[in-house]
Parts: sequence; C-alpha cells; structure tokens
Amino acid sequence: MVLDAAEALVMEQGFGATAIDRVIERAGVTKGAFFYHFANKAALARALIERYAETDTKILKDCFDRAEGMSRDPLQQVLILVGLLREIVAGLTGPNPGCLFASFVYEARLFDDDTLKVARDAMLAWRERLRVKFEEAMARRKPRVPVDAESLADLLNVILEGAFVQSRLYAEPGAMADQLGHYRNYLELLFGDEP
Amino acid sequence: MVLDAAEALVMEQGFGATAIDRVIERAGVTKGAFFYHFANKAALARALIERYAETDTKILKDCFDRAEGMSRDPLQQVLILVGLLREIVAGLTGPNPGCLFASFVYEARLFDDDTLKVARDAMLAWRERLRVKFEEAMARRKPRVPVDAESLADLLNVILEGAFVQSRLYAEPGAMADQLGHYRNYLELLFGDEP
Amino acid sequence: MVLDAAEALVMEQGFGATAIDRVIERAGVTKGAFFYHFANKAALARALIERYAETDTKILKDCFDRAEGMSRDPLQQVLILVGLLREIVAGLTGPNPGCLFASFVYEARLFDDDTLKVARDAMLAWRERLRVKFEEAMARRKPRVPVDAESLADLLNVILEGAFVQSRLYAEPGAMADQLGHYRNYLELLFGDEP
Amino acid sequence: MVLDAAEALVMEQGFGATAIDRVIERAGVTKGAFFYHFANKAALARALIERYAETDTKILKDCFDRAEGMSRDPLQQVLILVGLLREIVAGLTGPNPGCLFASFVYEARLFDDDTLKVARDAMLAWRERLRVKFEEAMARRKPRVPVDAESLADLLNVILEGAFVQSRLYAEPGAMADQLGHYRNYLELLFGDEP
DNA sequence: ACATGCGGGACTACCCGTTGCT
DNA sequence: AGCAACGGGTAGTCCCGCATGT
Repeated sequence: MVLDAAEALVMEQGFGATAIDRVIERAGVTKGAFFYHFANKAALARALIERYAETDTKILKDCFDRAEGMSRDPLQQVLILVGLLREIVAGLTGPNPGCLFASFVYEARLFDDDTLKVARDAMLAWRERLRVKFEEAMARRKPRVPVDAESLADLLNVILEGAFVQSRLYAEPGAMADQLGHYRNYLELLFGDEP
Repeated sequence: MVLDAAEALVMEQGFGATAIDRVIERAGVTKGAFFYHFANKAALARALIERYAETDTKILKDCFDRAEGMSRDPLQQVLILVGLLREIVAGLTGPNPGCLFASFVYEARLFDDDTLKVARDAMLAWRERLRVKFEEAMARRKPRVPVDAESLADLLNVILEGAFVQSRLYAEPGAMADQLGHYRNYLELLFGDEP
Repeated sequence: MVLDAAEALVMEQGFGATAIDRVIERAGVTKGAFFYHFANKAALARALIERYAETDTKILKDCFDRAEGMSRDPLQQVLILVGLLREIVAGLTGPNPGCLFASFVYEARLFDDDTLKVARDAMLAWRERLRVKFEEAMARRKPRVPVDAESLADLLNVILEGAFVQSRLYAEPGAMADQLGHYRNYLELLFGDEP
Repeated sequence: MVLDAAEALVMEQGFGATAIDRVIERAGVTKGAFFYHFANKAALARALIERYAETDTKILKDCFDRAEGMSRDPLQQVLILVGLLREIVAGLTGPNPGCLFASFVYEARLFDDDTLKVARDAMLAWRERLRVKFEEAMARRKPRVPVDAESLADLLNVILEGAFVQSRLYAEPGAMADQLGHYRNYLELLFGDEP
C-alpha cells in the first residue's frame, strides 16, 4: 500500500528527502495512481499522520481499556498501562523504530499547521486521559513530593519519544522497555506507601 | 556564518529539505565560498554535528565540573547537574528548540555511519559520565528499587530528547524544565532515606 | 456544452495550453463522457473548427444573401455586406473577441492538415464569393487603379483578422468597426465616379 | 541561441505547447544553463517579446528614417514606408511567417500584463509615429473622405497582422505584399488629386 | 584563500492525454 | 458513461563542477 511504503521511507530519511518516485516504486503503483489519490505531496503528509494518529489513538484506547478492566485503582491502571506499553515496545522490531510525530516535528517547516495539529491532538489525547487518572490517584493518596498531574502525564510521552530517539541512535531497541521501567518506578515511589 | 545558517534551517525543516542555495543566501556567502569550505553536502552535515557535538560536550563538561565543585557526594552532584540543566533549558528561547542529534536520527538514511557516530559518541559521553556517578552513588546507598546505573544515566538524555520533541509539538518551551524536575524527583525518591 | 467550454478556453489560452480537465470541469461533464464523444484531443480540435467554420460560413451566407436582397449592383452588395459586418463586430462583446482560425493558425504544428483545411476552406469560401462580386463590379466599371479581384476579396478577411489581433492587444473592441470603415472607403474610392 | 530556438518553436506551435526541453535540445544547451538565464518559463516569454519588440521597433525606425530621408512630403514618406515594408515582407522566407505579438495575443491568458504590455507598446509606437504623419498630411490636403488619423495609422498594422494570419493559413507568403499594395492604393486615393 | 560567472545533468513534484474495467 | 489507473511528459530545483579572477 502507498501509505505503508511512504511511512517506511519517511521513518528512514524524513519526509522532505522522501521522493514520491521512491514511494510509488516501493508500493508498486504508478505515478498516475498516486496523484489520483493524493492531490499533492502535502496531501500524502496529511494522510500519513492522520493514519498514524488513528492507530496511535487506537493503541492508547485499547491499552487503557484493558488496564481499566484489570484494576479499579487509578494508579494501578496507569501502572498496568505502562506494563502493556512495555510489552509493545519490547515487541517492536525492524531497523527503524520511531515516532512519525517526532519525524514531522523535526521537519515542521515543511508542513502546514493543520497537519501538525493532527499530531498535536493525538498526543494531547494521551496527556488528557492520563492526567485524569493521576488526579484521581492524587485524590486518593498524596504523592510523596508535590507533582502536577498534567506534567506527570506528559512524562510518559516524553520518555517514549526520547527513548525512540535514543534507541535509533544507539541501535538498541531493547533500551526502550528499560526507560519505561523507570517511569513505572517513579510512579511507584511517588505514590508508594512503604517506608 | 555558514554553519549557523545551516543549523537554523536544518532545525526548521530537516537536513534533506535544506538546500545549499538557501543556506548560502541566508549566510550571505557565495556558492564558490561554500564549496571551498565543504567538499559536498555530506561534509556540511559532518561539520554540523561535529560542531554541535563539541558544544554539547562542552556544556556537559562545564555543568559537570561545576556540579563537582559544589558537592562531594555523587548523588548531589547529579542533582546539581540536573538543576543546572534546568536553568539552561528554561533559558532556551527562539521558536525551534530542539536537538540536532534527534533531527539527524530521524533522517538517518541520509548520513553515513561516521556522521551518525559523532552524535552517538557525544551522547555516550553523557551516559558514561553519569553512569560512573550513579555507580558511586549506589555504592554508598542502595536505591529503594534495583536500577541499572547505565539505564538511569540514559534516562536523562531520554527525557531531554523527549521534552524537545514535545515542546516543539506543543510550542510550550516551558515544559522542558518541568520534565527535568521529574528526573530530579525520581533520583531523590530512589536514593532518599525519608520514611 | 463541451464545445462551448473548449472554445472559450482556447480563445483565452490557445489549444495547446487548454487541458481537457479544465474543459470538462467547466462544462460540468466527466472525463468518461468526454472521451465517449471525442476519440482524443485532436478530435476535439477538429470538432471545434468544424463548428466554428459552419457558423462562420452561415454568417457569411446570411449577410451575403441579405445584401443581395437589398441591391442589384454587385458593388453595392459588397458595401452593404461590409455594413452588415460592421454591425456584427460592433455588437461583439465579451473580453476575448477573436477568430478561432487565427488561434489555430498560430499553433499550426499541433494540428493535422485536415483540421487546418477546414479553416482554410471556410476562408476560401469568403474569398471566392467576394471575388465573383468584384469581377462583376469591375466588369461594369473599371477601378481607378488596377486591382486584382481575388486580392481585393482577401483584403476583407485580412482586415477582419488583423482587427481581431489589434482589438485583443489594445482591449479596444470598438476599433474593429473603424477598420471595416476603411475597407468601405477604399472600395468607394476605387469604384467611385466623383471628380 | 536559446531565444532563436524558442522563437522558432513558438511561431510553429504557440508558447503554451512549446516545451522547454524542446527549446534546449534545439539550442544545444542544458536545462541547468536554461534556468540559469531564465528564472522560469514566464521569463522566457518576457525575453522573447522584448527582443521581438526591439527588432520590430528598430525596423520601424529604420524604414521611417529612410523614408523621411527620401522625401519631405509626409504622405510621400508614408507611401515610401509602405514600399519598404513591401520589400521586407516580400523577402520573408521560411515556412512560418508570422507575428509573435499575434501569437501571444491568442494565448493571452498565459502571460501577465507586463509581458503583453511590451507588445502593446511596440504596436502603439507604430500607431503614434504614423498618426503624426497623417495629421501632417491631412493638414496639407483634406482627404477625399473624412478619416481619423489614428485609425488610419492602425490600418497598417491591422493589414500586416491580418496578412500574416492569412498567409499562414493559405501558405501563400506572396499575398502579404499584395495586401500592403491595397493600403498604398487607399492612401493614394484618399489624398490623391486626380479627377 | 575566496569570489564569480556559467553552466551540467539528474532528479522532483506534478500534470496530462488516454485506457480498461465496470 | 463513470471511476480508477497508467506512464510519459512538464516546469523547475538541486548538488556540484570548472574556468577565471582577485
């Protein structure tokens, strides 16, 4: 499929350096077919993040729903969510794990605001859903040090994004799970009750 | 200067989408001058990360040296280092905070291994210098949950990289300092002795 | 209608620069419909001049028939014809008065000989019908200076074509009638009997 | 030379249908060379009419100056001018006699106003220079029928343009001189004094 | 050591006339 | 007739070379 080919190439070399000719020869379609479906390259960019944002949002929703099904405690739900995410990133294979949002953000000038907004909104959805959980958790138990629920929610995305960058640079995909482990540790220490 | 112009453009649109013509017209030099200094575009890439890695390493060294001057305790030194970094990122201005390493890493296919190695080595220097500190700290006091010193060192870079991505996407540069605050919290909780 | 849309566009930008896509979107039909009616773009060209030649020939015939109904003298008939044409060109409105024959002739390489022959034949019909009149007129009265009937007939078309070009360039549609006035003057002076 | 190649092709097929690739392969230069000299295709159009307008204006000036050198009488000067033009058009060879102004005017939508203005100004120069002569001539001798000097001046261009169209359509280059002959006749009859 | 003029040629985004399937 | 696709073409850009000058 065209979007698959495009996404793979963009993950490797960025959007700007990805020629439509390479996309179509990888997807096995002709130029005519490409421009029949996409008005221009910008439309491809739009379709790429929209699809990525959708699957991203779907993953969030799935994991969150599963976590909520496994526990009633909001903090536990978040910890389970992190565990599920660890499973996912541990299963990431291929030479180029990475986040399309980050890729686009580092070529931001190439895209219009609407396109970037799709990525922004997808990440804000994570922030919001986690923030609510943390507020609930903090209502039940005061954290050992004062923290802002929103910022704490952001930290998950931050660690994921940072781990993507680092795993790409080091070519150590396994490190991603370890970094999520620190997030889990942090939450447990923050809200834990042991001495 | 040519490198300044190039770096600014690369930060905005990525390396692949940055035309040499745009670089030289921004730097106010001629094409002849450009190709006198750089054999080709790849040489520009090389020069860019080398310069970036040097200043990056210098910042690390400065902060670390200052932190070591302020305390004898390795954990305290790291906490001070994080504090110094918070000051730096809080002072970041301009519309495009970001890390050139991350930018290159998301266009990795455009560069040869030597070029990417420069970035890798710079980040590994952080990992290594921090790792040593954490080993010392863990020798003095066992952390409340077992952690790997290297992975804990990586977490700082991970949070920095992730915070860059997020602050670009949200256009909220202030959030970077908050995320470093979580790193500080985490270390204090890990190695703290209260209750 | 498709031909109306096509003719309007061709008058503005020429045939070569007129894309079928623009024609069909202006005519409000689909591409399938277009290629159902026209085998290819060349067939559109053919249909365009054929239709244009038909209406052109019809105008000539109408005016000529009316002129012949108004006088028995061949010279008078021609003068009346010119007068009728002046009425027509004076009534020309729209931003692009012009002759499709001229438009095609300036892109002649794009068309096959048959297509151009349609235009040629239409103009030759004018030449011939006028030539006969002038021969009759010259049989009755020798012109003050020796002229060739055929060439004199051509002059009408020449002035019409030239006036189209000039009125387009100057955006002065009114000037066309003045130029026809000169043709009338010329004929009157040529065949006149005053002093 | 590039402009020669381009002009020849434009005369055959119009500007819109003239591909830059065809121009450069005919001129024997590369695309890089072409776009070094012309920012885009519009710049080529501009350069084409500017050059054409210059030679056109030069021809007018030369002929006019020569005519003024041969006679003191304004009418005689115009008649000599027409004679000189007849010599020129009689010498026209090649398969595509024609006027670039007319070619552009029939693809007017492809050009910006400045470009068309170059053509307009060149033709207005003819109108103006002739108009003055006719005013002088009419001051000396009243024409047999009242005519407007400007419109009479226009008629020369009109006949030239129309004759170009017709000679192209008929592939009878010789007819152009005949048509200019009618202009001469008309002037002589208008201003003549014989009975 | 650096600037300038003049390109070379491969590549890029995009369009266009046309066709096959339905 | 209509939708989807084809594939060659179009304008224009890009990285880079080379000769010449200062």
